[in-house]
Amino acid sequence: MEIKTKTDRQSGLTDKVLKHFYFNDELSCAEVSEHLDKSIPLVAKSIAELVVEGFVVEQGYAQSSGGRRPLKYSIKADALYLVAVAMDQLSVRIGLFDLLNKPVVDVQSFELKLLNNDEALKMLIKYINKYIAASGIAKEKIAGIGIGMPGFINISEGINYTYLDAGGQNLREYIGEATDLPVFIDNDSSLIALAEQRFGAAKAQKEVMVINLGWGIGLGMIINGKLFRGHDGFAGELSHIPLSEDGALCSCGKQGCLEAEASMLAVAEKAIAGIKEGKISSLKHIIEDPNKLAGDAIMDAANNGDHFAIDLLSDAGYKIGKALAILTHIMNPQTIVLSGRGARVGKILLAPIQQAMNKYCIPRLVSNTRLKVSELGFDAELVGAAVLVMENYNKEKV
Amino acid sequence: MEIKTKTDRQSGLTDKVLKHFYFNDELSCAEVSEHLDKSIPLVAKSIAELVVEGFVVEQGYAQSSGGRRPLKYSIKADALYLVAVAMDQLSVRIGLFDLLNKPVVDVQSFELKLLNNDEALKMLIKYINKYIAASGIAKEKIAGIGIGMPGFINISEGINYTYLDAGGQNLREYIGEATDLPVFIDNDSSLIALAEQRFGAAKAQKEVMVINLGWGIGLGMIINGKLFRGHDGFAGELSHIPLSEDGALCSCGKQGCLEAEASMLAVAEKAIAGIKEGKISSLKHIIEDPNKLAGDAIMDAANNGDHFAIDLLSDAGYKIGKALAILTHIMNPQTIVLSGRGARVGKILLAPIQQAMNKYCIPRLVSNTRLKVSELGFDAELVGAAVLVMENYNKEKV
DNA sequence: GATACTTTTTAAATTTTTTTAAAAAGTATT
DNA sequence: AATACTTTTTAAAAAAATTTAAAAAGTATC
Repeated sequence: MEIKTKTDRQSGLTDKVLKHFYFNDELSCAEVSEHLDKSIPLVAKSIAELVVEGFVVEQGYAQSSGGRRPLKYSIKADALYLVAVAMDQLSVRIGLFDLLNKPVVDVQSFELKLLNNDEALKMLIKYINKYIAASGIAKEKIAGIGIGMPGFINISEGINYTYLDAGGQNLREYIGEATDLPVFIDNDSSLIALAEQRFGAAKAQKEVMVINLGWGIGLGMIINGKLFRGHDGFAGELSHIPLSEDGALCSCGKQGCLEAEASMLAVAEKAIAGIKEGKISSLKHIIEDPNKLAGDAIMDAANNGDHFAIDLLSDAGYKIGKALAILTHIMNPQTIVLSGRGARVGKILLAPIQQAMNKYCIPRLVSNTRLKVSELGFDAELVGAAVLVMENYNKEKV
Repeated sequence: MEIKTKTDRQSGLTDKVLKHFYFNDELSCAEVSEHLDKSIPLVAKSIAELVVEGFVVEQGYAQSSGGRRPLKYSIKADALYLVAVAMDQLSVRIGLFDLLNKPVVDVQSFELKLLNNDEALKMLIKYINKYIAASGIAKEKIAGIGIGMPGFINISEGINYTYLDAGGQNLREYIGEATDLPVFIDNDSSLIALAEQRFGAAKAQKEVMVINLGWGIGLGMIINGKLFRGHDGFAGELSHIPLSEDGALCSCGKQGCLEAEASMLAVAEKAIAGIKEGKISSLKHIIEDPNKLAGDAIMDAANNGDHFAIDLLSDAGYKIGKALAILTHIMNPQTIVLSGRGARVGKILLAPIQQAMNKYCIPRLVSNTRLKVSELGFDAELVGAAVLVMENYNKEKV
């Protein structure tokens, strides 16, 4: 039998109000009531509670719109702190943010190879614990740890099927016990989408597709205003759809995958091959570098006008555009956001992507879909990890 | 300002209970309370009201599962009637169903070409009015008319951008005024999906993709248990995604669309071309027939073992499978249902579709997705249209 | 510059919903 | 066969949420 205690029920709305203040700026009681579709007396009570407990502060009276001036409230930045962890195949970034998503301590980066690395999980936990300890922030003030990571992740089971094996144990709980804080994990691309829909280029929109341009190509989907993960948590596998019959062999074993043709890693490989063939470019030095740095070097070069780099990215963009045409046909999103590591060459990618979409999409569909470059850029995954913590936060249940 | 009247609020739950009985078989008060997550006294009141008003009837006591025997209730079949209209590009079917979705009057078919036919809307209304009048059912007992139709449809605006122009007026309201009944319209493939998720092969499932195999190839999407239509109502345009670089020219102006390669119309054209080239087949006579009949003839022949027909369908199936591989990568559905007119050759299509999905899908994704053939078959769109009426029905607001 | 009409907030009254308690009608077990 | 424990339903009590009314503090307009 399910037992709901008194506080359970009451705190439901208060938590929602708290989160509403986290996701929004200054708000009056009337506005919150309107947004949450709850009566004013009820919302007023919750806000009063939050003010007493120090989560929310009065911000004074705002302009009247024809009546009594509304008393505005906003979230109290230092009421809680959020630990955000953003991983990719090769590295980890850790940050600690306040409730305005401002970094309290500098974000730190560590090398951490996930593939075939039995030590990865142990190292990850060590880095996180060290970082939190060094920050000087008391654990009681930390709402939790949000972690974005690559791989096939089952949220409800708390398992990453691809990386970071915790011996079959619930990965989320495992890290939670090792850090003594509430932990929430999700796929990196999903968190990037969450960030863009909450604080980025697609704020408050309901149907949003976010492309995570990185060493691979990920997709985070927002459907009906919420993260969509599919029946088993594997939705958004855009990078392995069959795009062409031939083409480069992909790490997944198939041919013609988008990832094998247009990811930063694929672009880097093409750059190295091209230079070896004698292409003129400021990129000559990258031959010696490992692929990761090569990717960054290509993006730098392209932003500095290097023709060869721009050509390579345009090529990749066109292929991405073809995939986005398919995605648009199926999902009819309001906005597609180019985000992640590659967002900083978003402007260069935009034109070839749009061109491909124009060619491969039914006119009615392209004309309704807005293509945008992220402003959050490389920070998106960290922001998304912070958002994840806050979305799951429970005031009473600490 | 939004004003909620007393009856508005109270009837909210009662309507939900009524719909729950429509979508389910026999239920006890305790079960409804559980499903709807509302307290038993509240549900009991609603059920009592529905019994008094003749929407629901007691069905006696069921077996006890260890306590007092539950008093079961069920929907009263003749409490209301639903008019369902299923259209495709060339014809209209009209049916009248009771609340058990049993036909009360025979379903009738009419020829009705939608493309470039200014008279289509007028004819449609005439057919509907005639059918209802002939049925002998009083309009007060009819909950409404549900209409499934091809084309780009905006539900909220009530407009079909492709067919049945009502002079820019709200098509839904226009037909409503002309028939003097509540009217609800939706895309044919969406209604087929609705039918499969409510009464068909994917009953009560949350992530379902339904393929509408007909003269074209449509897709109806169920996401999180509800019909998904995309931001502008155009989601599910699977049939025009770029599948191959070359291939037949599609009516949409592009090349390599699934529809131009694998729809029944495309198969029929290939059959005619093949027979002209001298292929041996029981299909020889179809050369003289218009394409629509040819499509039916091919399906009949295939079901009777005709090798040429089976080869043609297998070819089409393989291409459909490739598209479903893409769809599965993006959506990670629990079930894909092959439905619509072509469902009766579903068994023949199943193998090549599965084969293509195995080839083009990441193993983890295919192995989690169940591929099924509809049992509703050609009736799916009619059932979906009836469901649409019931989903929108308001007891008080007639 | 008073009057009429806003919007926001607070307080009181009502309504709605849920919880608790009790009754009815079973099953399982000693 | 009697006792203990179920589940379902009905009735009464308690709690929660909304509506209504009123107060506070504005804007617009004649």
